[in-house]
Amino acid sequence: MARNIHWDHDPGELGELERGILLIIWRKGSLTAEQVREELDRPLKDSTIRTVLRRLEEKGYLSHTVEDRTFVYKPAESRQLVTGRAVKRIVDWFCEGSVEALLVGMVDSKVLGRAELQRLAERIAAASKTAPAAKKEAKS
Amino acid sequence: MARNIHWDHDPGELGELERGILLIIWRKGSLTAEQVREELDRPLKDSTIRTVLRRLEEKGYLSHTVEDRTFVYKPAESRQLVTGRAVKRIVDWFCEGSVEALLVGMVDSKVLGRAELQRLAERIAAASKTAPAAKKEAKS
DNA sequence: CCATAGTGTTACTGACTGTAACACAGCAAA
DNA sequence: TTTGCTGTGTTACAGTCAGTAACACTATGG
Repeated sequence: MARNIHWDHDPGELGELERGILLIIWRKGSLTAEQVREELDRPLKDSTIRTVLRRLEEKGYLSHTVEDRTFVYKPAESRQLVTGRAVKRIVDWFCEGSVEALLVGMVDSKVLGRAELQRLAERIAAASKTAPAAKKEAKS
Repeated sequence: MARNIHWDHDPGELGELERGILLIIWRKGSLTAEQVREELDRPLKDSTIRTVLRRLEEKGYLSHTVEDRTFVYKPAESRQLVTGRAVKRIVDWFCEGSVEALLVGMVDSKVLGRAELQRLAERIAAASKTAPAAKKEAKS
């Protein structure tokens, strides 16, 4: 039964190649399968690329438009959003919802250095006043 | 070839059940297979639990000691550490290393609420001055 | 010596990913 | 019109992993 008992949109479970291609698309904005192919270092068959692109679209990460008979893929969701959700999943999983615990973990495991925390604090502070008025969240 | 071309310790790839059991262990401190079994809501065979426990140990999340002929499992790594690494992986993957991008993402995707940001800012600030040059230790 | 509790080993299934072949369709050139 | 290139749709296969568990083996207490 693998991991997905019956989810419909579980973010964060991407394979190596899928991730790579997704990153390329995010970086370049929008590309055709061929362009992605060129962008890759590894020599992969055209159909391989297209399969992955299709799967990424199925998973909701990409969307495509037909430009002159050719599929042009572009991100369906921003990198930030996806990343955020991925982290959220982690938080839900391991911290059982506590973002604080997450931060502690990040410090413990050296993901965040002191300096970065500092800058972070500033940014966060800035963000807090830039757009006040929160509606939910408030656990501890 | 699946996702792991040839990693040896890729954190963060746990299944649903594995995660659940790991959380239980983290919560309770240390348990035997039987105790884990009781802790679970689902009716799983004893061997199932043990298999998962063994796999978790193989993956480095747990360690066990033999207490009176019975295996007693306990965390090999703190929840925080594991969480941190998991996040790091996300950061590396999607943000290509930029923690800032991560934070932006977290805000964008509402992982972090305004209020939490606020408190977070304080805590971070506190942490930064509480332990300015430490290399480890500095939680809450 | 036997039952009980716990371990070690082995296995099957389904899902997911990497990777690709092959067949089909439209458009441009010959 | 026929040919061929280019791009799409479909299908598939192998490897890995997680979920789930049966079964065989071994001490230990009685």
